Amino acid sequence: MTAQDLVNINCANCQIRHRAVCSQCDDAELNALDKIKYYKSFAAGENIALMGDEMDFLASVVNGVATLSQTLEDGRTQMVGLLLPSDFVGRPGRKGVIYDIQAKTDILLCCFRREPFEELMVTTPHIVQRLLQMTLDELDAAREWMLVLGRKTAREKISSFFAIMAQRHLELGKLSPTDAIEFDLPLTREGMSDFLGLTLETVSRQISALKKDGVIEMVGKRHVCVPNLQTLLEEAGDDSDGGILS
Amino acid sequence: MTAQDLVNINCANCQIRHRAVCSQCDDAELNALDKIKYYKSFAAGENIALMGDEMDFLASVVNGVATLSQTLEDGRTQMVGLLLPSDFVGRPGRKGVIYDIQAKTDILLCCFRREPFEELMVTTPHIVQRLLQMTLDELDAAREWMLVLGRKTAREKISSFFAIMAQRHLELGKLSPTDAIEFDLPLTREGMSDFLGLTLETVSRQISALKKDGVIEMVGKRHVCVPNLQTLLEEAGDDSDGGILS
DNA sequence: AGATTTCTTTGACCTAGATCAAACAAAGTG
DNA sequence: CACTTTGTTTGATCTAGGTCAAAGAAATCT
Repeated sequence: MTAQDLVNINCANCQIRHRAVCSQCDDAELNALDKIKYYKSFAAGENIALMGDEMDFLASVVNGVATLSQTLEDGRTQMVGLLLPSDFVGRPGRKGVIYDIQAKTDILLCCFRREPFEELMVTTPHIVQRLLQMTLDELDAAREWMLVLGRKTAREKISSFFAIMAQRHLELGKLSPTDAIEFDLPLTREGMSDFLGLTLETVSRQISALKKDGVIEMVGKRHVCVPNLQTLLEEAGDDSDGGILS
Repeated sequence: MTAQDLVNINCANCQIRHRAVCSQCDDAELNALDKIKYYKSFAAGENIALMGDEMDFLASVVNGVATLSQTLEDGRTQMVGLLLPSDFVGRPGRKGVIYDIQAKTDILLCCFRREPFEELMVTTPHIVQRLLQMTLDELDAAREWMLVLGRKTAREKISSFFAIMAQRHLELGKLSPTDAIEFDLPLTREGMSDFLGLTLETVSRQISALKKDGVIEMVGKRHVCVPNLQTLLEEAGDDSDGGILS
């Protein structure tokens, strides 16, 4: 993301225009949003906000990946959200941040100043309506994840995570579900362990096992190839149409 | 809940009026809601809806307790929501039910016919705004629960559950946080195990242990007394102000 | 009241995943 | 290029919580 790239961004050619919080807005509403927005980028590993901070903006993820996580006093941490492009960051009506929000890759946010955004929410039903839809989707995703955390085995957890990544990738690209799917993991082994409620050693071992069993192929440490999505979904335990992650 | 009780219910004397989806509505809006609503009760153990069903109403829990849960093919089940009085049931914009919804006690719902309710959502910002707040609260609660499921020990899980019950009870009654708190468990040991991602044997053992250590006292199998909330919160691992359950 | 069903407790044992440890690989850094 | 630093893999061992089993308690039914 160079300075030149930043200049070239606008709502008309925005990649997330049709999925983000602004997706139901008409031109006038988009214009109002445009007046209160600014772009801000964070480097991989940088904290966007920490628990207890006050955040004076709300935002859409334009590109890149960030995570929400919670940590107990003794250091045990659990990731509770994975923010991908078009996802919304921050809670309207509450400045205080109650999760750690960290960029996992370089990330670009389309930020809205909090005060005027919250005023727009009162006057612009399209924004509240879209935000409600998105929040309901996130709630479904969180509940799907509760099943993974509470009841699935380590192998099923890893498979579920890969399945979600694969399906996310399917949605964006225009592949048929029968093709092999390839994508890069946005998280390290430790990141995945925090997401899945496992240790990083168990994550590593289960990835090795899935690789040995031909469920996945790895190119380097981060690039995954799923030759058969159906097989992966069966390993994940949800025979149905798989995880609904935001 | 007798027939006579049902007759005596109306918005003016409704117990959940100030917390439910209608809490921000003015008289006119309340009137519009009143036209499309009806009361419906379910007996303890009865299914309100099952995964795959179509639900043609949305509702508020007036009193009683219900649960949302998901089940894998082999029978492992995970509870993903606990519906208490004032909580909202059903998803606007989607008829298809994706969780099993079961009454755990006798329960009374204030039901809104889906079609007209969804129309009201378009014309009545107060409803959408309140629904958004409630959904954001539920999302926070779900994320808090992800930490419990992913990273806490069995003892901490049980303590967390009791802490949430105790705090729910504190909110409704007008006790000071230093008093002993008493309440009835709305779930069986198996219900708690489904909520916490444990087996019912482990739930039973940990309750016995907490009892032996004086963290809680039990009167019968269902009535719990917490002599010192602070102690319980420390056992739960969240030193802070504890769980945020819906 | 006796009988059946449902729920709970406790014990004995086992295993999936955690913990501890070491080696390796890749990516920056001076 | 040698040297940290960061991330990954694999092995050896341990343990929290699961599984299997049986006996009590309560509640519901006849």
